[in-house]
Amino acid sequence: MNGRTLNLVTSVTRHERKERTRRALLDAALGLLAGTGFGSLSLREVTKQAGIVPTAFYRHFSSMDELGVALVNESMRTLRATIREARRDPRSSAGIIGASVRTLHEHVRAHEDHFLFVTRERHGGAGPVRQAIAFELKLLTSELAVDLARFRYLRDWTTEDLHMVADLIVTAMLATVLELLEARPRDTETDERILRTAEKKLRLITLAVPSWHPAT
Amino acid sequence: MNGRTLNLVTSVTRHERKERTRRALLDAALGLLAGTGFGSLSLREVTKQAGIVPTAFYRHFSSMDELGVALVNESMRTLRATIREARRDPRSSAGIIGASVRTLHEHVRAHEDHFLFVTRERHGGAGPVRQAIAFELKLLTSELAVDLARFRYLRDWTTEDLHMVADLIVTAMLATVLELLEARPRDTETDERILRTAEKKLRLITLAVPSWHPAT
DNA sequence: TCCGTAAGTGAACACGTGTGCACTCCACCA
DNA sequence: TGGTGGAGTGCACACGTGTTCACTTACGGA
Repeated sequence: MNGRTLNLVTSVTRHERKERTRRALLDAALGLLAGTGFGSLSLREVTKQAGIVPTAFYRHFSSMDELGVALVNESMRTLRATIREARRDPRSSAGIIGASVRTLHEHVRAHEDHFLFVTRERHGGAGPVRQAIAFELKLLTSELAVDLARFRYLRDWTTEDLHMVADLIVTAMLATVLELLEARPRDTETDERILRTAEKKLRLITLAVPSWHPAT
Repeated sequence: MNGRTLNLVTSVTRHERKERTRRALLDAALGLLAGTGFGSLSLREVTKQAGIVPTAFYRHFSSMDELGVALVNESMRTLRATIREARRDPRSSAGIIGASVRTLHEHVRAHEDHFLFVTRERHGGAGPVRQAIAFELKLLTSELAVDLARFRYLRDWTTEDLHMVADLIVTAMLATVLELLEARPRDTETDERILRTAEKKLRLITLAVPSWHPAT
């Protein structure tokens, strides 16, 4: 091979190696987080789980909080992907609820650790992690509000009211996610029951929309 | 004084002393909990704050978890008191929402630490504390469902649907509590805005009730 | 008055923690 | 081919942790 290709390949390799142990750290933290809150999670534990020595941690993050924020970003990416897929569904507003809930369910089961992390730490600790989550979630609620404005009955609602209902929906759905993650026993039937309830909640909210009077 | 009275008084006093440092421990924990999650809260910190030596802790609780559960019970007592007062309000269903929200607001501001503890630890740690909260909250939701059944339109709903709407309400109100506790800046105007949104959420839910079709 | 009982003390322990420092090693570029 | 920078190591330190044990002290019942 010529120098160019060699450079490229090797450059990728060294970067790749760093990226690999970075991933190992993130995965280790994510794994350990099933057992405790992020606040009581030690740097040494994480590095041990990742297979490196404690001091090597600082080659990737300057503190555990930074690791936490990285985890937030990562988790939010999968949360956004979930919403994007749910929104892309071309069905009528009649079937959109069922489809959305089912999409949510799939994504939750496919990325349990991410969802568990976000929902746990949303109100858990006090550090930068919670702030980051709060910020992202507020952003996400706003996006949902914009989305909602496209529906017929909601077109002439005030933005404040749109935010209100978006917030109600996000809160209800996050509660559903937690129910799914904490469900014991974890069988199909239990999941179905939770999803049915989630659907009902959404249907109840949509039922109210046509009767809503913007005044007051 | 005769022996009887002496016995009683002194007995009370010694009990009282023990109860006093028990309170000091609970208050110390409650105070420190503003800064971190219950999981990362050390026995030594709590005892130092309470003004006793670490080992004396065990005269009152056998572990931090036991202290945590005691805190849950205490907090739940104030939560129940809040609901009891809101329910006792004799107004029509038209004004009941505003009155309930205002009662909630008062109690939240009067017992910030209790509400902060419950809402934070609800999904925070993994220990017996979260389980205790989950249990109490489920109980509370059931009670609300029973209460709801007294309303005209809700009389012939299935219990499952009643639970669903009760759950929706509890979740929305706990979210409101957290908004109040995390509000920056903390002025009357901000509080009013949050309360107005909370009222709207409840009104939206009640609006849906008459159109609800129990089938499916 | 006297004594048991129990709240609170203080020293000690074995361990886990975050971080500093000098180091090896090797992929990479000139 | 030789040299550099950076990922990962190993040792060390100072400190915080939960829990043990023998102890002081004083309240309360006899």
